[in-house]
Amino acid sequence: MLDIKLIQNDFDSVCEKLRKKKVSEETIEDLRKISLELKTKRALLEPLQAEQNASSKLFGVWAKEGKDINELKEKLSLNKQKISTLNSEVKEIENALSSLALTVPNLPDDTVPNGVDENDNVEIKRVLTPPSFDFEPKEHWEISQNWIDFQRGVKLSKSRFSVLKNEAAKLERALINYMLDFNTKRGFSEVAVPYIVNRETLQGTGQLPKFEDDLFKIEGEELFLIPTAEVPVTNLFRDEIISESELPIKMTSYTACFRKEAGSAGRDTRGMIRQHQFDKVELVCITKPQDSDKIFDEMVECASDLLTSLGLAHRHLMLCGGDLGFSAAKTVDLEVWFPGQNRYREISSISNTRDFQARRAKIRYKDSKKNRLVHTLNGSSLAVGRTLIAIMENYQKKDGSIEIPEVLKSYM
RNA sequence: GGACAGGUGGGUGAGUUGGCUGAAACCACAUCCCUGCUAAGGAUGCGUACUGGUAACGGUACCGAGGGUUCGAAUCCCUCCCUGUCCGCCA
Repeated sequence: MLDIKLIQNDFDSVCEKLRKKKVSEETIEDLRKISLELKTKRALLEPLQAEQNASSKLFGVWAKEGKDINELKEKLSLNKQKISTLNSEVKEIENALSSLALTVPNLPDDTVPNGVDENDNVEIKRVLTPPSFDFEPKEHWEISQNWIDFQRGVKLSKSRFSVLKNEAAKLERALINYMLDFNTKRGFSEVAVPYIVNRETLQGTGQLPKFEDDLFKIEGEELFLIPTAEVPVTNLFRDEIISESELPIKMTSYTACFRKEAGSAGRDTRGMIRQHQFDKVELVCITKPQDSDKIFDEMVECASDLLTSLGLAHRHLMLCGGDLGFSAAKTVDLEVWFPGQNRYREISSISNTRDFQARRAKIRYKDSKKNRLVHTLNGSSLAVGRTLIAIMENYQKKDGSIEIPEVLKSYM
């Protein structure tokens, strides 16, 4: 959620920044108008309440002293009516304000490049050179090793579900353990969290109220399957005031993730790139505002080094404003080389949301004087399924066999 | 799922014949004083959000959430959520 005061005081610069994210000026103007209206209404209401409080006290005193209270009572009853009317108006405006405010995305950092979609993202650097093959490398679904069973995944559930078998199932498990160990050595402590969460939790990180269609909902309950570990892990500290000495909090968590992929009809229907259920090892950090840039770099480095340790060529992309997610102020994507597809594909996305989620989720820390909003960051390190198929494609041999990367052998 | 008991500030925890309690006490924390060595003692301050004011200092709301009764509710009533204990069920 944006800081309403910022909208009131610095309207033009907020509009300017949100233009990068394709948000219209009218929306911000509405926000500003409603917030001002609320202020005015409250200014009307509060003196009445003050008077009511004072007179009610007097009422008690007079009654005790045996004075005549009939006139006072009449006055108070009348005032009560006025308060009640005004109060419901105020509540209405409050609701309008918060439901609008919750749908406005975060402001992009000044360093975020302009652009409309993924084509305008800016490549920062490449790490490792893609392998060369003396044969035509296959796509992962063409490598017949009896590793991935797409048909039976569909039979059990529906399209975009699959089953891992034999070495693949083992490799998936090895990757999860390897990634968690790798991240732990970098100072991220491991947490295991629920895969089913409530509305407040999803609102805290920004998935709700706007993106309910992307989530799997549990029928008959106000509960949802998590689309990423970012949701439960960040919300661990929702409605909490953290003491300054505990920061930064650096966590890593393995979870399954569930997404409806509602907006992705027809995209990546082949293979395991885009599934309704996938495994991911996530990094989440809670920091003081002044530390979040440094921690962001650490997270990018962690995920990138993890890929390097697996021998996977990849590149760093700075997302442009138009491709930035709802909650993110800045995002770096890591794309890994897929020889079969002959292109780089996203395997990790690291974002600094600054105080956007912290304001929604009321995550604060106590610095010696005041309570301040923290900064929250999240990033994949890494998407496990995509890492698995990246290994398949990059480590395939002419005879169709797949080599296991050196660092994983002890995990198999 | 059933029965009973509860949900108060960063924490523990008073306050339930409605008014003088936004909330005692203790702990934690901050500043200062004393003392001087692996510690202790004393003083003061200290809930959150919004809002008026240059400031001093005020106002409003908040005692799990939402409604209700009342001139007035942490205190009474209703609904929901959560926690504990016992029972039932079960990896």
